[in-house]
Amino acid sequence: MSAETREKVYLAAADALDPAKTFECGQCFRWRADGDGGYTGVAFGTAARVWTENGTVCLDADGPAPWRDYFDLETDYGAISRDFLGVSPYMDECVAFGRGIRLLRQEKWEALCTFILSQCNNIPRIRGIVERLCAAFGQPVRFHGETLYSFPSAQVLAPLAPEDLAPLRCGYRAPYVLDAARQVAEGRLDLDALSGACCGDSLNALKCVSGVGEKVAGCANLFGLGHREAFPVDVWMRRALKAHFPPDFDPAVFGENAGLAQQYIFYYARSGGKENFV
DNA sequence: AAACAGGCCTAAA
DNA sequence: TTTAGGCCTGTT
Repeated sequence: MSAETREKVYLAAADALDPAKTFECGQCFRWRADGDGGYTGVAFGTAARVWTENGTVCLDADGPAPWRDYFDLETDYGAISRDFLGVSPYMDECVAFGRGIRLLRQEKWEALCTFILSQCNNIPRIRGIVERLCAAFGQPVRFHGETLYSFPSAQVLAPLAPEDLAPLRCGYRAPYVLDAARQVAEGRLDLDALSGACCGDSLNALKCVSGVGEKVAGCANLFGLGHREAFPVDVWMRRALKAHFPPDFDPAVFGENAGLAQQYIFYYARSGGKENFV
């Protein structure tokens, strides 16, 4: 990519966007720390680096892409978070701990596909599988002297057979990914339309994909389709809810941005330590 | 060695 | 409607 199309942009004040928390809170799998306090990744087929300097977060991208939307910078997280306070002392801790997280508006197909691969897996292995998927079937993107890869489209994956995915070592999830790719490529699963539909309808449509249940559909809804009221519950969330919320607790009390509350709870449960669950 | 990992599927009560 | 067992692969 030529220097002419490269853009370095100011993203946000450092207290509004914490790259480390945002990229490592569990919502995405492709951004990696580069050792200099920055993160490098690919979205929209475009490579970028994000770092903090002098109290601001900057982005150096390989070309134009909707980065402000990607980082959800038009949303007032402070205002939303205030609505979560007072639910319980534990919830206050979650909000404080997660301050700086922004829910990325990831590409729809990537979100669906990566969370299919995430099931019953740990994060390092998920990241490995996703990187092998991109290296094998994505487009190469040169960036600062190294070769990165875009996320492969559903159209590229749809014609493949499970054996073609063997190098990924994703096990029994291979046919799940291919079913999803085919449904999307053939237009039977219209992710753009589902993004505009109501959360529940979208959830039910996603669950028609083999290997997509309540949790994976919830993650696709929240992280890819922009359904911010989605509240996916995995084992960590189940533990946190059981330990710190009433048995009949209804996440709907968190309102139309319940998904952010979910992320705060999840991130605190995972990073806050096992001592939360003794 | 055996259990477990950020689920889901199928079969069977 | 809920429950048990199995599933690829990798790590502890």
